[in-house]
Amino acid sequence: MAGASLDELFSRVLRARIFQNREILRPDYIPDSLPHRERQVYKLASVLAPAIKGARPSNVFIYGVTGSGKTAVTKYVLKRLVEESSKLGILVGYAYVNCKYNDTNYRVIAELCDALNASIPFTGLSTAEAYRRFVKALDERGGTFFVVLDEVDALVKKSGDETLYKLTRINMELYNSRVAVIGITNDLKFTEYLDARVRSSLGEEELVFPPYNAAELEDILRDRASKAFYPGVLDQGVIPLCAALAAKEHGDARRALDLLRVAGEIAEREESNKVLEEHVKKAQREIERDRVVEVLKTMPLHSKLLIISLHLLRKKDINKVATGEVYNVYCDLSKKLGLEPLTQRRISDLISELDMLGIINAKVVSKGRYGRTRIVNLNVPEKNIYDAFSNDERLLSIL
DNA sequence: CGTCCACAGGAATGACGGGCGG
DNA sequence: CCGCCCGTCATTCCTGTGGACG
Repeated sequence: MAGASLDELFSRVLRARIFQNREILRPDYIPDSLPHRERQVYKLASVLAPAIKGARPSNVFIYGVTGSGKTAVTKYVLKRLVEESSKLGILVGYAYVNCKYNDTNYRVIAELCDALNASIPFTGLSTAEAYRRFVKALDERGGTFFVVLDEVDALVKKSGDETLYKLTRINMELYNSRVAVIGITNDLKFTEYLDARVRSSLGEEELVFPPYNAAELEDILRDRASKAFYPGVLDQGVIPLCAALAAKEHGDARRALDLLRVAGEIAEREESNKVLEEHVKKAQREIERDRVVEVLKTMPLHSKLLIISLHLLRKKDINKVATGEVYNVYCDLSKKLGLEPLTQRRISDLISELDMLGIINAKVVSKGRYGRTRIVNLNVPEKNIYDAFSNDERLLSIL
């Protein structure tokens, strides 16, 4: 019986001819061509090109909303540059650090050392010592080295611009090698946070990536889909729908590609031989759900309690709550679980964090002489909260 | 027009756990 | 192994503030 159903399963999988190569739709895939980014590719390449002569290129600052191709263009140009220079026997390398996940000075430097195969422990050293080792490793290696700091605004907002400052002056400490910094940010007002010296040296060259519009997203999707899917499996409305949905999300190409890929996966699961518009709609719900549940699951306990507090308030039809009210509910919950509540100051920070993650909306509002507070409301469907917390009995007991 | 609420959010400081050099 | 220094999380104390009310 089981054997028969497995046979059936395997033959179904074999018959399902949706994806030719789904890797092409993954967000970290670097395509051979970047439609509608020719100008940016050319500009960036011309700024970085001196590296193939062994000269130090200018530092570059790249602006653009998420999914506007900043990372793809940067990696693409660097990849080509490294290939070209190795043909010429010139040493060019780069380190790519996403500062959203490495948002302390120490972790950034640790990542940079990693890229040079000079690994350092993830804690225990002073930042100054970590930096010293990085400089040493660099100079022993020689050549030109690009430091790509993606989402660099996250680093500066959390930990200041000290590392950035050091990196822009690092060439004075190097004898055999050169460093150029490529800063990437989606925050257009970001430079306001920077020290003037850092601003001017990092901004030697600036590059702006406008968001894609729906038509451009369609081109990108068609380009990739032609290699990712078998011919004819996409219903004609699928690509325009993905493009339109992503265009609403400030023209996010990553979102568009995710939608297309997940829609394909859903079609495959449902054993459909075509990807239909309804699969795209399902994909959109699934992507959002997965993202939220994943974030909720990995949150620290007190942030979870905060979410549950907001959830309980919402159940009572109270959607827009001031910080003080949430805090009261949260304190009750903590005590019910026998936990010492965190202070309001700390909760204030947690609220900011959750806001940045998009789990809640928090907006500073002045209610005149009735004070100034943040109005918070929860952004997560009830079902997702249960999904995320269902493996913790303590949390379930208060839900 | 000044007051004053209810917090926001900065600064200083402490507790904790981890790696380092000796 | 020990004492030391570090990053991180959390607390304490603090100053700042938009705008309705009087």
